[in-house]
Amino acid sequence: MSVRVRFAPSPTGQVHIGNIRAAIFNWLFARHECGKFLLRIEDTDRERSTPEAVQTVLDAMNWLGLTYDEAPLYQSTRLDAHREAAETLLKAGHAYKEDKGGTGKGECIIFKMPGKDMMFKDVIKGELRKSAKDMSDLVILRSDGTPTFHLANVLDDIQMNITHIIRGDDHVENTYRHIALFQALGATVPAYGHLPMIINQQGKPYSKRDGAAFVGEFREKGFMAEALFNYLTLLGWSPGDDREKMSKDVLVSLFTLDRVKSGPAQMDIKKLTHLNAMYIAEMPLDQFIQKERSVVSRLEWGNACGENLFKEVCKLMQSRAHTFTAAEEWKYFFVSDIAYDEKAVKKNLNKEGVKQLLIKAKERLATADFSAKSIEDIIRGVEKENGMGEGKLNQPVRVAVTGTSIGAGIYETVALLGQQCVLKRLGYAIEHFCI
RNA sequence: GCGCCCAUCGUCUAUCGGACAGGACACAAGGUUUUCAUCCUUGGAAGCGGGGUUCGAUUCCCCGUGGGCGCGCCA
Repeated sequence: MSVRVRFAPSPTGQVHIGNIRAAIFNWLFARHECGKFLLRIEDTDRERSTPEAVQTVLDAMNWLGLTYDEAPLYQSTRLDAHREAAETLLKAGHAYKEDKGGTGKGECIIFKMPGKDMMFKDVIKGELRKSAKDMSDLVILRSDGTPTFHLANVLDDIQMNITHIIRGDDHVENTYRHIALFQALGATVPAYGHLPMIINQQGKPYSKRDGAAFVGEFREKGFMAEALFNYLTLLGWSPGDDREKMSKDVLVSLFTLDRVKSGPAQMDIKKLTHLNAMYIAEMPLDQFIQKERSVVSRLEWGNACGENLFKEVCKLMQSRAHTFTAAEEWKYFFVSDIAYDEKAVKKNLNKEGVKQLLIKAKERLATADFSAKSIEDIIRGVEKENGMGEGKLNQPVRVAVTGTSIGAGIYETVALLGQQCVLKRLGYAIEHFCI
């Protein structure tokens, strides 16, 4: 039978990075095996499972290109089937009713574990076993008539003809129960594979405290879907050689479950960022422009960016952008009111002799044609005439016209800023910062 | 506490018992005739400890230690 796997998120309004990684591994496995990747929305918690929360899941999947093959199954539509199954198990003697007391909620239906030692072969972790004494019976239908996770999950997997269940390591212990349920229900037991957890620097499950923990946050922080996808793939898996940056197609062709590790893996934002920078550097310019446009449009100065200038700035900055949020630093290209970095000013402008040179440069720039080439020539000339080392005037000019000591090539930057702007800023710097 | 699992540079990882344990991120130094970034060169950096098995162990086995996960009328 051909492979059928599923991603079964419970819509809570956010999609955790660990969950989406499970989705990615399932997707990769399905595509590699030419099988089906299905989606099941476990929306039985009516409080949290709002249409918006469901949409968040769909958006995250869509963003990452996690295409699914059949209409999603909404678990909430299966309530009757779940109840029926609980009754069936009860009649067949696989379950019993009991009031577990305590809070006195009434009778619930409890599944009887087989009472035998169990073993299953995990596709990732190998043979796993557990003795009968360590497995207790489990509630499958609450006293209020609603099914528990275990019942619903197993039943829906049967309904969907799932052949392989690839999920987080935190489900390993549930597997024995689920297998027993499959068997009691007379269904074929699927293959299981448990993915290592993603942990933080403290070795704890990766959470909000550790920076971005949800798919939406990575997106907002300027990460590319392709980079995040690629990076997540490397957490707990490798192709077996030194390849790291891989396209989806390559990933699909290389991905196998037997190469997945079983120990937890620590998230490394720096490495993700590095990968992201490579992806950004390679993307087509017009796509980059579009991305940056949307980043900048959220800023108060963002809509002041003219089409052409914005394009040129993107061209200049693409290779040095690590994330899309880099555009937030481009303000000085688009507004007249710029911020000055105090340290940079002190180091480059507030020094003996700089004033005369900037005055001279300003004079010549006033009559230049403002190509990068002639700007360079002018600055070179001023340096030379004053016995200054080649390039030594670059930083003072940069700080004077951009307010910061870092940026793209200074001649290109000056050219893009335009004559009027540059003369004005030079004048201001000479007045206010030079001695 | 009980059960299950895991264990290679700081981090992610490679290694089908056999060469100097390789790569990437990060870090450090230098270079790419302007900063930042890119790129290049170089460097430091690992088999948790103890027993076995073997001619030979990072690799196989056992014990210890460390870490993760689980032990709900949550999912």
